[in-house]
Amino acid sequence: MLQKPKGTKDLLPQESYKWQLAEEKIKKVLESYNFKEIRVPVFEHTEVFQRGVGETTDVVQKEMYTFDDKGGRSITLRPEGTAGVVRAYLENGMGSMSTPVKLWYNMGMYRYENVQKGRLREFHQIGAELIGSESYLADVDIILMANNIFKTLNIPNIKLTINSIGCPKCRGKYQKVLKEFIGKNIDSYCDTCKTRFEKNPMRILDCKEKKCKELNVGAPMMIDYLCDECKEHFEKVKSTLKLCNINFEVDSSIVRGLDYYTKTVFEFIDEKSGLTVLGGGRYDGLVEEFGGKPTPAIGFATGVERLMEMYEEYNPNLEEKIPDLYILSLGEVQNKKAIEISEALRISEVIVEKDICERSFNAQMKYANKINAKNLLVIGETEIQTDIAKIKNMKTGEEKEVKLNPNSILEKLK
RNA sequence: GUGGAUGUAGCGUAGUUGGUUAACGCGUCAGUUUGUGGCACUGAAGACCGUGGGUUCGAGUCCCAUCUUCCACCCCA
Repeated sequence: MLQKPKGTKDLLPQESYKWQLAEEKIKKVLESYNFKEIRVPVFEHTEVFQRGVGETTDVVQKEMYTFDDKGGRSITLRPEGTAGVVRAYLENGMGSMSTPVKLWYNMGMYRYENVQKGRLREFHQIGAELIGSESYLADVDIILMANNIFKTLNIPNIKLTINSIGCPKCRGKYQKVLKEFIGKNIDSYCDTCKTRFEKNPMRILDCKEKKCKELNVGAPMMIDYLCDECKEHFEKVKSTLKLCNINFEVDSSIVRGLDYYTKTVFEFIDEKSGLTVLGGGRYDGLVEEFGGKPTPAIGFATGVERLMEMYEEYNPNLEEKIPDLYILSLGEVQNKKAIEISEALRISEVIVEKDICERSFNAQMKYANKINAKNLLVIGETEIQTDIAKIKNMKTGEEKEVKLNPNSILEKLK
């Protein structure tokens, strides 16, 4: 038996309609902030992610699906959305659009990770990128928009945590202090941390190794070394969120696993599972890193699979679309009439089912019942002769007479 | 990458200390029922027991390997 690759999932009809409902709601939230959808390639040149996400990150170091194509180019399946979107922003000259540029996406992502619940190798993220505003107001808007996703999906028990990891200016100063602190015991740290020490010492604070954690106690915190500008920015974000009645916690340990982040970073965490359902932050240096002019930006991404798990839990009575009409017909002439009528009704966006198995009267009745058809129309010899038929409401059993033509039927279906 | 558990029709399960033809429920299809469904009854189809080796006269059952799924570490969305 052929099997799907590890860490992938088939989304079956009994599941996909729920996704559609949630995606439609989320889309409405994003559109209400006038974000526009963007779709970018599933694969990019490997460099896009190496430079965008960062060489020292776990995502780049050990989780990317990278291969050489037949032309000898190094290609990588996108492990996240922001790098590709920023690449597209630059490549298509979107910098000349009216600022800020507001984009959203819903795309599959690929990471070679160990599989667990809420952690797949192919998973989906809905994300938003706001490019071109350095104001704290952009941070607030992005967080409010993210928050509205949980509201519109009726998902409770979500904790918002925020932090500021500063800009290159204050980070440089901080890293010096941090390296002094860590440098004293660098020999006792784990091997990964030793390699992080030169390239990205801040990630050492993120290490979950027991011995590293112990050594990290009392380490200087970024938040205490923010430059005046970053500090003011962060204060304004916090006070404005309070003004908007958004509950949050400052968690100075949030570093985020992707190197491009600056200043404000945030996570929405499901309190039940402890999983991060939505994460984001500012990335003021990324556009420039990709060869554009210095452009501030902020965004977030939410894991659709994780979101859906909660959406289904808190919205147990989601309804699937059911057929408006089943046309029961027996005999060749009648079957042809059924085709004529069903085709006409379908153009009017009526969901119509009819017999396509040449089943018996009874079998067709049972089928109509099983698929939950709202109404039933029987076309037999009598109906063809008199040109009059009955529409039966399957729920109430009530029957109405109709002329055997699409308009008359459409009228009665309303 | 490390450690632990798991795998029997589409789904959920049973299968005794190894012993004939692998059982049940749901679902599917057909019939009872050529003119109105849900219920009921009858019947049918559907599994080389995850895969590959091994032990044995004999393996769903024991051993090894491998894969999958789940859990923890790690990482993240």
